[in-house]
Amino acid sequence: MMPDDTRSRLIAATGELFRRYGYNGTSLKQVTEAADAPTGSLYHHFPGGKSDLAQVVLETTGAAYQELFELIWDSHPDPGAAVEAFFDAAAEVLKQTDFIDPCPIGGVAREIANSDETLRQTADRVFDGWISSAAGRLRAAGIEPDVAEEMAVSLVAAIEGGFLHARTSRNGDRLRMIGRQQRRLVESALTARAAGDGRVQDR
Amino acid sequence: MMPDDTRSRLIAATGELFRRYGYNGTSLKQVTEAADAPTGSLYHHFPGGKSDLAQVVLETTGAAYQELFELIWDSHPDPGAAVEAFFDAAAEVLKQTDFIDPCPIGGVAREIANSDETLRQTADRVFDGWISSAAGRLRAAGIEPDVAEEMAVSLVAAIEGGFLHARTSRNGDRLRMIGRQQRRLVESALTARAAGDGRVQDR
DNA sequence: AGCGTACTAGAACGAATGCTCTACTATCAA
DNA sequence: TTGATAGTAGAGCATTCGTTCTAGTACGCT
Repeated sequence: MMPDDTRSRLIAATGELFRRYGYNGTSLKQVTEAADAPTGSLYHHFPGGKSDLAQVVLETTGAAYQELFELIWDSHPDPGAAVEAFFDAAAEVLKQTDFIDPCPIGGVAREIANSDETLRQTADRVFDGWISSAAGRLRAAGIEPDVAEEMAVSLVAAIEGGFLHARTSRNGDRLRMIGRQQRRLVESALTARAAGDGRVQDR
Repeated sequence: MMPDDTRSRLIAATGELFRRYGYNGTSLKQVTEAADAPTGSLYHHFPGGKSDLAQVVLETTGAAYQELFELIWDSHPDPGAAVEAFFDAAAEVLKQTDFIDPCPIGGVAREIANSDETLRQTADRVFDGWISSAAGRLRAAGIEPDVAEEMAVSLVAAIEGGFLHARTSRNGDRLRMIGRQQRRLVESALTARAAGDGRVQDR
């Protein structure tokens, strides 16, 4: 868990608020109140103000999610099952948290992509890390590098798209559906490889 | 094209600003300036203020996209090709517009899902329409209803997720990758049907 | 002890926010 | 002409925004 000093409380509170209201929808007053910290402390720990704080939030939660991905991959020998498990777990979390966004990064990234270049780059780096991680796992499962990369991109996009849909429909079912489709995608690549040693030659 | 009266200019300007800066990132002053309309006119046409205006924007662009979907389906006899074509077209548009969000709905929906219930429901309805439309096309191509529904959800989520990634990375390639994967998904369902059970012969 | 750094504390600032309000103009009907 | 309605016009409202500023406290160093 995260330490309980002021700085960490600010990061945690900001992350949670971003997930509910986004970047522009979250005021620093809300942040300082939720973290029970004065404005002075905020600007001491994050001299760059709001966007500085947001940057750290994105990096922190980005790393946390990466760790979660790895954990789920590790606990499922079958990659298709791992993929579906992740979506199912997310759907469950959504339901239990009254459909608060599970991930501040996607929402914030889409909001600020045209107004805060440094923040945009940070979000980009985080997504890149996720994609590399997923691509590595898919390659390890025996999928060809090019296909694995493409599939990893598809996977991360499906996750973010799924969060959006679960949130707007206030229903986890769509997230589960998307998970099943992504699983199909992974498994069809795996059987293609098993049948033709890398290249698809018959069907 | 849209008529040039004040009300339409307000809708168009708001849509464009939402695509760049999102809901909370767009001020009504920006809107009235971009539309060259006074505040009084805004509140005359949209008595509910900002969220009222946003609602109309979501509905309008939602309908426009639905029409675009249908158009692309119509001009491609092969459903897999239609899917990929849509993603490729989106990637091209993104590039040409300096990676402004092609769709205000996804971004706005994610922003306000926890703060504006009516707006959330509007976005939900729009997505529902898209999904129904896509599911209908997939069923018409011969995919079983349950699978078609699930695939349609996956498709719309992939589109929104793809927009996010293209925007964040300032690169259309990922959107194209996602499109290829979605095409694979559609085609694997079609070949499964052709190879498999009962009603095989209609083509 | 005294000094310096790290951090807390919150009042205050100018700029901006969404929105209300009154005044004015254009158009059509009676 | 008169009156009603639709729409334009923008000054002004209270509130909130992100940020700055000064003052004070806690704590390790020499």
